[in-house]
Amino acid sequence: MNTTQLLDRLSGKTDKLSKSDLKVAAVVLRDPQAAIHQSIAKLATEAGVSEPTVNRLCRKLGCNGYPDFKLKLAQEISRGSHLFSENMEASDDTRTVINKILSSIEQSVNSIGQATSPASIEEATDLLMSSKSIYFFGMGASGPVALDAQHKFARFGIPVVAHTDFINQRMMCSMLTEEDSAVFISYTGRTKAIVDNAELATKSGARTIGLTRSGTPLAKHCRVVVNAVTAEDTDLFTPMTSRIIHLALVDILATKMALQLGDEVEKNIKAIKTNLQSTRS
Amino acid sequence: MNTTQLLDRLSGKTDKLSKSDLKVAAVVLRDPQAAIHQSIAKLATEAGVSEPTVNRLCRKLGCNGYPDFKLKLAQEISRGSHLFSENMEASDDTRTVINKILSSIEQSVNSIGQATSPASIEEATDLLMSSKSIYFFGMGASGPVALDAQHKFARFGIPVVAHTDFINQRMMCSMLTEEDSAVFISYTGRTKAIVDNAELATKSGARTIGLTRSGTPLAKHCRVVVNAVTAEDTDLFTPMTSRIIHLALVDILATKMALQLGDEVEKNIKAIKTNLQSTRS
DNA sequence: TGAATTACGTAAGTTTATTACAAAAAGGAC
DNA sequence: GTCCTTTTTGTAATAAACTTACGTAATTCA
Repeated sequence: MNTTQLLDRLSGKTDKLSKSDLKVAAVVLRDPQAAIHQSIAKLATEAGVSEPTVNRLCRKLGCNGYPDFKLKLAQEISRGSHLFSENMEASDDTRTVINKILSSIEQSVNSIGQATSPASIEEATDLLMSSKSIYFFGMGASGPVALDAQHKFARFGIPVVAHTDFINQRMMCSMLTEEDSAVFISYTGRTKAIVDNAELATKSGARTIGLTRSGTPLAKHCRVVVNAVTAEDTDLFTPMTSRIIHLALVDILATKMALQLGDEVEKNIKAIKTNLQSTRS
Repeated sequence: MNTTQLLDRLSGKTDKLSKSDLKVAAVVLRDPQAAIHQSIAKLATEAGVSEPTVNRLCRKLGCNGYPDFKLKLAQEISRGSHLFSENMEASDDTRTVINKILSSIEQSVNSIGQATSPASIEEATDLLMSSKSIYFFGMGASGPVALDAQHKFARFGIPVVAHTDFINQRMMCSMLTEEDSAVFISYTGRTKAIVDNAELATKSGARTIGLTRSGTPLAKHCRVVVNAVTAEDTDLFTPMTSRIIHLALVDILATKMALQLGDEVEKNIKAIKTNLQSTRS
């Protein structure tokens, strides 16, 4: 799902726009806010072209007609991402860098909202809740995510461990039982080491859950897959959004679980909070 | 700028909505995303009312007809500030839980956009870039953040280490020099252990940077403070958004640094990428 | 119970967007 | 340059969507 396009593409850099298309684009770009409140007729007149020309441009840009174009444009403007999800440039000032990063995060967060199926979350939490113990496995950028998950799930009173070390992971995977859950975290879903470990865990009978893009090798070796997709795939910035997405998914799982466990958890949390007070200055 | 109206008002709390209005509202609220792609006819049918009823509701809500309503709704949805920052309830279904979490993330991300001063980012990156080595310190929920930062900054060719262990942190802090940067990560800014370590590091002459709420004890002991604030402060969910914010700030720092370092970094990244290929299946 | 008010739907009317087709312009080949 | 092909653009007809006007049903309050 491409999240940022219209205003960029209207500039004509990525698409081959005809003379008339550019006339329309110029009008829209001059005041996008105004454009979304205009009818196709007004816009066409203002740009000095015919209505079908405007309509054709909309379709060329991937929209389903003019109203759809207005809708998408409105969204793009409101989320402030007209700022871009083009890439960073060395000339960007700090404020711009901040905005670009934050808006790319927002976009990814938004997109998993749509990509995540409630069913998969439910399946995953069902497995986790009834487990004797839970293991999180992640390597590289996903290592910290696994550790974060460990920290988060620790409050539930079920034994939780995260492993980021290949050998340790392997050891654990071969020892898992039908009552253990193993969560494998990987953005690419293609890291051999983690795929092999997931396969091993599944063979051991464990309840394997993949936090990864569905359709990848890792996904194939997991009982349940929680789909983690991002739009962007830039050299420099790929790992950024992927972690945030993984964390968000972990949050969702943990929250769902907390809600289902109910009172028990709250008691744990209160106890933890009380004991943490003394560590504060 | 009032950012959230339509969806709130549709709930009927602020406005007096008629029976039919509520039927329409229910349909829209159930899936706003779908609503904006529907014609007034479909929506009316689905809600079991007539088209003018829908139209009248739109006007009642301050819109200039149905298309205008769709437009405004689309903007509201895309900026993510819809859906509640109310708390979770045990009765929430999975879709609702997902939405609540994601929107609370979006809100926090949005708010640091405003709270973060470009100046502080620049000061911090200036310190980091000219450092002989960089240390990240975090405990508890901030531990994984520190590790993540380590992973991220490793690409810059400067020695980077993260420590999550109190004793190890203390050791390092007492050994730091004027040419080393030490980044302390803490949401509360009041965890004694980390505050003490920051104090120690500053005494050692190190370039101390705090990723924490400004005004806290930790902030006082750091040369540069990158302000990390969140709005919410719920028992159950505090740690969630704070980590995301910390990560976002780390991303910003890393990106800013990458941009300033330029070619060098790209070379490193290419090399890393190439070498990672062989680990993929 | 009855009058007044509000809510609602039907149907007609108007605006808006789309499609089909034809004319014009641009680009190539000879 | 001329002819042919391809692309671009506009005109006109059509269809879809939205709005308005009006009349009926429901509700409220006396």
